[in-house]
Amino acid sequence: MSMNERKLKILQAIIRDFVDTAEPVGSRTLSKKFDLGVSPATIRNEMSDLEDMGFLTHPHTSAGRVPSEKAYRLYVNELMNKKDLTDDQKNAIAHELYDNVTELDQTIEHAAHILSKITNLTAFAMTPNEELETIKFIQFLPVDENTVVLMIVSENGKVQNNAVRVSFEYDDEMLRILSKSMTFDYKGKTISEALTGDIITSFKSDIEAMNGLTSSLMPNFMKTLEKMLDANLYMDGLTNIFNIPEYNDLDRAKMFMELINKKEDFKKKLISRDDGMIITIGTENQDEDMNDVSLITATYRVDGKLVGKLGVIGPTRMRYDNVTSVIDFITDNLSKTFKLTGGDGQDDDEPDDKY
Amino acid sequence: MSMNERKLKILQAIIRDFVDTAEPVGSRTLSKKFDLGVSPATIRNEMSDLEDMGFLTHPHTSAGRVPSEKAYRLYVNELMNKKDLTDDQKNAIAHELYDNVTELDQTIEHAAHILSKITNLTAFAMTPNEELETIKFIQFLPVDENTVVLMIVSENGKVQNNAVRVSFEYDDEMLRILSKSMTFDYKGKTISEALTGDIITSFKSDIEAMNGLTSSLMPNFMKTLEKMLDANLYMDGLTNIFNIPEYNDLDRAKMFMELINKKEDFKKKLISRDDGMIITIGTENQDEDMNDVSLITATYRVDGKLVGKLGVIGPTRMRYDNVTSVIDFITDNLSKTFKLTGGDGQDDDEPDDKY
DNA sequence: GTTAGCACTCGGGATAAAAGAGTGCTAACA
DNA sequence: TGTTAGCACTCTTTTATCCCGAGTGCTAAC
Repeated sequence: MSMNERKLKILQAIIRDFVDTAEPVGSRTLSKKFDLGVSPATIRNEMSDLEDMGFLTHPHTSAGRVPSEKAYRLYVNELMNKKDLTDDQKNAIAHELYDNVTELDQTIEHAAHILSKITNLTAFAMTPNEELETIKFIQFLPVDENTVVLMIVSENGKVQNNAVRVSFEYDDEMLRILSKSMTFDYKGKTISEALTGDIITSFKSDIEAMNGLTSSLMPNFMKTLEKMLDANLYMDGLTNIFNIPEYNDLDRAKMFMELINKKEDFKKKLISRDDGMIITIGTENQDEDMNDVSLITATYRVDGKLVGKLGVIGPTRMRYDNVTSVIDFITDNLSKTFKLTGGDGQDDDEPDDKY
Repeated sequence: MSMNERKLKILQAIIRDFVDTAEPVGSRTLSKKFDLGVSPATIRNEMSDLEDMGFLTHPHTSAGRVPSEKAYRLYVNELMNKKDLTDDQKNAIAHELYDNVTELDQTIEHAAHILSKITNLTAFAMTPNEELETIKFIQFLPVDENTVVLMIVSENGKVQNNAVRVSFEYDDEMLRILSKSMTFDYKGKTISEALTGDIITSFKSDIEAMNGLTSSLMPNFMKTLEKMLDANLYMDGLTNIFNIPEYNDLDRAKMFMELINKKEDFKKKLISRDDGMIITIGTENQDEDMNDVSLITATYRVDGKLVGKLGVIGPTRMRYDNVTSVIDFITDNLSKTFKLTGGDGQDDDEPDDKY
């Protein structure tokens, strides 16, 4: 008993049918719906073999067959052919992606929206991880006698700020010195480097003179760096799960909702995934709470350097071919768009596929 | 047939029981659980009267009675007695509210978290509406030859910024002039005033000289003001609804999820509500999609001036007494905390109930 | 190796009966 | 006259039973 052309064809047909209908598929239905050139009995024999090989399972003796995770894996790796989107679809996506939008964050939010709309799944998109972003300058600005605004600007024009309460009596000159000295120290360093903190402080004597001030500012500086590092995660189509037969069960629907509503946890899961298009099916997911869903993530690039992620989460029974095609198109499109602009998305150059 | 003491007592008992059990309550159960001093038969007669008066309904002839919206309204207005929280509860709340937190936004987020945790409902909290916030200064900072960072700082130390792409060739001096002139024009104005835009520009000649620069900066200035105005809405306990028997029905659960996942719409609904503790029960809610939930909102004050909102959304069958007590405590606590600090929450003075 | 035929399996839907909770009415009681 | 016990009646919920249909697996013939 070994894999052959016919078995593959039958397996493919079973997966296609099951993905469409969510019903276990039997030999007779299969032979009627697909032109396989053999009788139901033959299909039955092959199905039995496929089951022995671990590609199919049986909810109960008198039911049809259901593809196993192993089958989906085979399908994703070998059987599925990604289809190119039609020009209409491409235009619609590009249009919605950039419609009335000038900022990266908003574009990413739109990406999640579109992706969920097209796939009817729960989609997400994350702004770039700024680990490799370099600091351009640091500035402290006076607000009132006990408030200072701390501002960090990155090479890409990303800004993060924080209003800091200080008890130390300061004057504008101190802030200017501090701004200058810290910019000198940190300019060109990545945010990660800045956070690890082994940066040698120059202008020591200047700084020490206002020790009280720096001691209240430094913790906030670190906090602001962390905020800068933090990626935004946008999700859309959270209630799509209710339309999926597998989740007609309240407990499962609840579990799913809890999973995707823990946004911080989910973000961590996404960040820890490898770059490129990654598909994890059911128990292939490390986390137990994702053992009955499939997660697809892909990366887009900003300036060919920083990476953001987007993708979908849904039942293992999903149209992997369609979904991956759409994700491919969107990530390509985003990467092209953010190639020239340095990350704020306010691009005067049209991306290749825009309109 | 008119309302009397005994009817009220019975109605109250019915509401208490139904809120606890979610089951229609019958005369016998009622007389067993509550010491009403009369027999089930008498209770039956009174219940029948209460039904005629519109306070009770009947799912079907042979079922117990269920309180109507009118009953809840009466309960909320007259029958319910807010209980003070125990000191333990108060401490627990205050502790969680300020634990390791220095920023207003985070405190507000914690407030939503706590509120949902205690009430087992979906809770939300919104940062203050900044309409009345006044501008302190405006600053443009150079990033590179075609990027300028625009920063607006409010009197309270709130900061909003935006990286703007400019095609006009500028130098640092221009930005300094522009910053100065705009600060002169806008300082002391509220954000709303700034947005309506009938502010007379001084330094006309200076500005006109760099028309190309200002024309690309002004739209972004407005956009940044709008961003500053926009309140953040935090929600927590979104999946609590699954634990509520009324929502053991997938369609209802889905409707609820859709309602609270449209965050922008929900924010608008919250903003449009009056100040103070507002309870709207079922069809008292204007929106049709909230006709079978109750919404409770309350306001907290920052500096006695700005107001933020928080509250819960859940089934009309909820423990109005407990929920309102907790909300009362949290809003009072927040208002006290933000009285002295000017809104960033980094307060050295302990609020009354802290720890 | 493929296919037709057939007995067998099992879940799901339909139907019926029984159980249970509660009402509403009547008549007796204080 | 208000209160209460008693009881028939109502209606949902639960349980049991049956039957149908889709599908399998095996056997024997092609």
